[in-house]
Amino acid sequence: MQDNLVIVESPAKAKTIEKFLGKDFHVTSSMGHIRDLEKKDAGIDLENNYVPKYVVSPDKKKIVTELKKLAKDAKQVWIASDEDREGEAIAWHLQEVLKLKPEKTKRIVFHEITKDAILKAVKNPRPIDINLVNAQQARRVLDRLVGFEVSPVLWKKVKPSLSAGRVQSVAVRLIVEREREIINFESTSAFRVTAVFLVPDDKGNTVELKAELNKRFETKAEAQKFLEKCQTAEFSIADIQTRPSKRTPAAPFTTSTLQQEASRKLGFSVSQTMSVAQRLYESGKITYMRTDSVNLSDLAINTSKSTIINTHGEKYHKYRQYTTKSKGAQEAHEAIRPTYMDQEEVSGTAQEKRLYELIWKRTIASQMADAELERTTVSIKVSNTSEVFQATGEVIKFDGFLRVYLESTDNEDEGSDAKSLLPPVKTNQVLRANFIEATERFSQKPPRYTEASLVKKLEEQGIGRPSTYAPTITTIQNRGYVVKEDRPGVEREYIQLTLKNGKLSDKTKVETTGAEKSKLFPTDIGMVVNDFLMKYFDQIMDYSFTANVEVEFDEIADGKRVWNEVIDEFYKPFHQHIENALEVSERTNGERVLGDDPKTGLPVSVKIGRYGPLAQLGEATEEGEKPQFASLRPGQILETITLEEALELFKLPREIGEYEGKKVKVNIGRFGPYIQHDSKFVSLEKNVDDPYSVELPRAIELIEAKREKDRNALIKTFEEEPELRILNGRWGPYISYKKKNYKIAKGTEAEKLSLEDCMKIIEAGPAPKKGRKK
DNA sequence: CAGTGAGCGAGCTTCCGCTTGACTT
Repeated sequence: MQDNLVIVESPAKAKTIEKFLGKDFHVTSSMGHIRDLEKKDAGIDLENNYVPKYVVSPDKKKIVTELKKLAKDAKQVWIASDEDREGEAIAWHLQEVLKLKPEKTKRIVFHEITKDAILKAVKNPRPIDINLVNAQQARRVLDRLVGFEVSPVLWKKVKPSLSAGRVQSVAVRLIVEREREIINFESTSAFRVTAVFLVPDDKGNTVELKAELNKRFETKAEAQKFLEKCQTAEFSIADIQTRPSKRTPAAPFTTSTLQQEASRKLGFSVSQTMSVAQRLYESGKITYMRTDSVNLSDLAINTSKSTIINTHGEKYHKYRQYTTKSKGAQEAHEAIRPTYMDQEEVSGTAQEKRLYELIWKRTIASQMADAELERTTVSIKVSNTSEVFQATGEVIKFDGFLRVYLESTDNEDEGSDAKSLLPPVKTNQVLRANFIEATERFSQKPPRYTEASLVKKLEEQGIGRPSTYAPTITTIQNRGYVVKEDRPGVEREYIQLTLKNGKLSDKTKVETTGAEKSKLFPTDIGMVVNDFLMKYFDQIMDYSFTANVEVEFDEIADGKRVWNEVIDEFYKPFHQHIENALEVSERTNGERVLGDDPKTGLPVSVKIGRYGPLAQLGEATEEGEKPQFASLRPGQILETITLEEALELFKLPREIGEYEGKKVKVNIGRFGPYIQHDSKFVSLEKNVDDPYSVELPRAIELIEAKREKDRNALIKTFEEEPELRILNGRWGPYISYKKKNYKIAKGTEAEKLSLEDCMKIIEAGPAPKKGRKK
């Protein structure tokens, strides 16, 4: 048994550090926090100065027992949790729970996992900073008070099991408000004029020079008038301007920027990025993946330097030291970077390789020289008007870091006007226009958030931490406040005027607009909860609430304020708001009355029901009349649905006739439109069949097609056991037996299975039944 | 997998941040 016990937060870190410290040290990990507030009664003594009641978390009991034993046997215990608020609290909890004696306990910290940094830390131990610990206790208690007092108000006034919190509720607010901006957005259009001129190049070939007019026209008439002038105009080069510009590489990755780039470049979800990064970290390939620091260790900077010089040469290298400027950053770690900069690739899954490559490139590029560019702007005069055409071209004089990596942007539309080299032209040169077009362009709605752009926004506001971005986004989706979806666009007509060969033509064209891929949409419940919280808890919903309390937490950490007093100042008025909301607020379900059905005269309304948003036709009366109900379709929301759209919903289910003596019905279910016949369900074909108009012959056709498909899906049956069938499903062959399905191991030839083989598979256990996560 | 929406009431839900598996799809 070694004399020295070192406790860090993560096991992967423990493994690395143990190598640096030699055999007198045993390094182990606490796996993060070991204690938390107890669940019942909020775990806070409200009568007694907000004293927290801590209990060892159930999943940490084993670890704590183990740590206690190790600590008892060691002569010296070194607590090496992170050097930030949470890390200091972990150190303090360890000291308390393990009952460590001060004389044999030392607190050490380091920001990078390098041998020098660790050895230096061991030489400079310090006591636990109780002010920093108290700042964490204030943070923890405040979050518990907000979460556990506001959520029950929602259970009473909106729906059970809902939740509210300092971080999640503001995240939902961002999405709800963006959606309303989009709903209220009024698109305007203007005519953008572009021209393609023909000019000779050095070799005498004719090449194109594309240019855009420096003015847009508001109306078609104005655009037309301009093109008419062009019919007789002469075009010539008025001016050529060249000016140098440069581009600078982006800083190394933090959690948030890694999530954004992996989303833009690799299409990863935020949680996917984190789990792939976790595997890279655990196998020692990258540094820690939950960080808000852009700092690189000297070691990383030096090895990057030699890698760059070896592959690209001296002039591609530039030493850069990055500093973090995001709100609330605590900088306990390095930036996310490869552990070994000379390793350009790693083994692993395709996802691991791609993410690693991204991290490697970003890190290397961050230590490379600026790219030098030259931008040329050519102005083209139109003889009979004052407007001018402009063409811009860009040439890379020195590629610098661009040789390795370029950060992407969230503006996907900008890819179309990529700049390139212009053909050679001279001032006063006369140009021949091949054609000139005036195209109607519409102003763009504000973009919906993606998971990654929401993380970016939260980080900018200092809301949430690297370890919580991914879980927060999962939570607001699990609670049903937000959905991540694709939505088809709608078709829109636009006008295009073309002048070619002296002739003016006028066309109406069609484009698709507003299609969305993997974007975050608020649900009805999300909007109703948001509005409720905004009305009764505006302080919590304020975008600067977190930033405001962070200031107070910092004051606690600096020893200028006492944490319980800070909490008391917050809690007294906050609790009044809770009491007030419970007393004065009405139960809310987002109900909207849309009007009366012109056919029956009955009122039509929409609201959130037990199984989601619904439309209601008529009202329950004392004479026993019952209203008709219909669920809203995906994409429809209470806030924008119209009377006409709601009335459409009551046209289903439709009975369209009989087939083989059984009724045929059409309806829309959870998985889209379907036909019901003889207690069997057949889906209508997407984008082909319309449930409101489909007729019997087509329905029969679909029913027969389904039967044919089912017959083909049958691989094998056994006479002795008619209830057992081997079928071909979406994921390959499987066994169906007494209404349960059983997986067949990969690589098995399903046709050759005997009855005995099948029974063995069945005995081995049913396919895991779909379970509800706790 | 596909419908439903009464009314009563017991017992439960819930936060944010620090960690890793153990799970299912």
